[in-house]
Amino acid sequence: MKVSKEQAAEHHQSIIEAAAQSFRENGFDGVSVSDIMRKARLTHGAFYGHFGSKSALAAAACRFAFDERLGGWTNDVSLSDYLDRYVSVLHRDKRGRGCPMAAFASDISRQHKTVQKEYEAGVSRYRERIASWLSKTGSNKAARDADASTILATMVGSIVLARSTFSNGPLSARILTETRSVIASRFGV
Amino acid sequence: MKVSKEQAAEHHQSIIEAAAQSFRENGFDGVSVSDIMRKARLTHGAFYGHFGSKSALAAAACRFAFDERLGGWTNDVSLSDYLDRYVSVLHRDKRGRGCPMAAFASDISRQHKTVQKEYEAGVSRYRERIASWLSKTGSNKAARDADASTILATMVGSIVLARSTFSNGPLSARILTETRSVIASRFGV
DNA sequence: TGTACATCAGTGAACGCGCGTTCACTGATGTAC
DNA sequence: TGTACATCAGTGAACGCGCGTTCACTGATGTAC
Repeated sequence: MKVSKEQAAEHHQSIIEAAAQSFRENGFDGVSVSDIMRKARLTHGAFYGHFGSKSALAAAACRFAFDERLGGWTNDVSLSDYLDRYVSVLHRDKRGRGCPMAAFASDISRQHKTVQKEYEAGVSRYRERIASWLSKTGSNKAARDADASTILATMVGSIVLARSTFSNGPLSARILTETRSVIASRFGV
Repeated sequence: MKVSKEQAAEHHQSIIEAAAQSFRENGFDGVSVSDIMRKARLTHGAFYGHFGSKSALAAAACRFAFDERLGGWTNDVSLSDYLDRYVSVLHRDKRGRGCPMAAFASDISRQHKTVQKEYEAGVSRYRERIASWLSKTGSNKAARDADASTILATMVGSIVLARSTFSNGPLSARILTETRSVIASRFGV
């Protein structure tokens, strides 16, 4: 049955949000179109009225996840505070709403080019965001850029490793606390 | 047709090696049992004579990949040399023979518990290996352990990000060179 | 050492299943008069 | 403002396909005599 344009637009957004969460939790191939549509409280047949393919949704969901995460990093949150939030047990356990860089880490290179492009754009934005915070320190641009790449790699790596050693609780939590404190002591943030 | 015990043992090993490479290249769910058996030059029907399930093979392949990588890190290779090899374009492009931590990063948490256990054991071994190299510096054990976790996270994160920004060649290579140089300047290795 | 036969590694057809995608249909929306 | 009808978002059955797994069969191996 037809539905108002406003309703349809809401449904479209619901599909993207359901996908952004489920894909991060279970991977692109670990969630079916039917799963996503059920989560958005629609039937699977309606899907192709909203997106041309599952890949097209994956690209939209990837972009949405980056926007959501980077949008949540407002200007009043210092790099140090953001790192406290990022390199944490809470973030490790909130995969579905967590960082897409970590959630899609090894999955992304098998996805359609359009999904990869969204991911790349997100990585760049993250990197620039960190570099811009570092510019408040006095060091030269090249050194700041290099630090930004390294801090970014460390953030992503720490969450990835903490998640994959999850069933060994002590090791998993230890990777996070150790990593956070070393970033503080070696990089001053 | 039956085959000698030696032949069968060789086949068993071929299956593990084919799986270790293909799984790292295309992910656990991106490779079928038939794909692996074809690569090992057998037919898919023979598979269940060698392994109880695809998961059982995944666990064996994961263990093999870690053994291979850590075995390749002989005692005459310094941590600094190992980092040169690890944080490199060559490693980024050799997924099939590269580090399983990076290759399975986001996949592993969706795998069977037995596969996860092998991964966790591998992460621990890597961490200890790095900590043992750092013990040649004078610092105390807690500081060394923390540095080891952080260096490990940075290594894995740099390869993961470099691989997922692959189609943006300059950014991808830049992440690697910047990360490698910052580890040298901030950690002295 | 030579023969007879039980063993069992490997073969390939077949299975049930869930996937991404398509499509004829439904009925509320929203427009033309 | 009220009526008649074209539009089109959503439904649910159906599709072809590849997957993991099973199984009756084959024929070389390797053992018993």
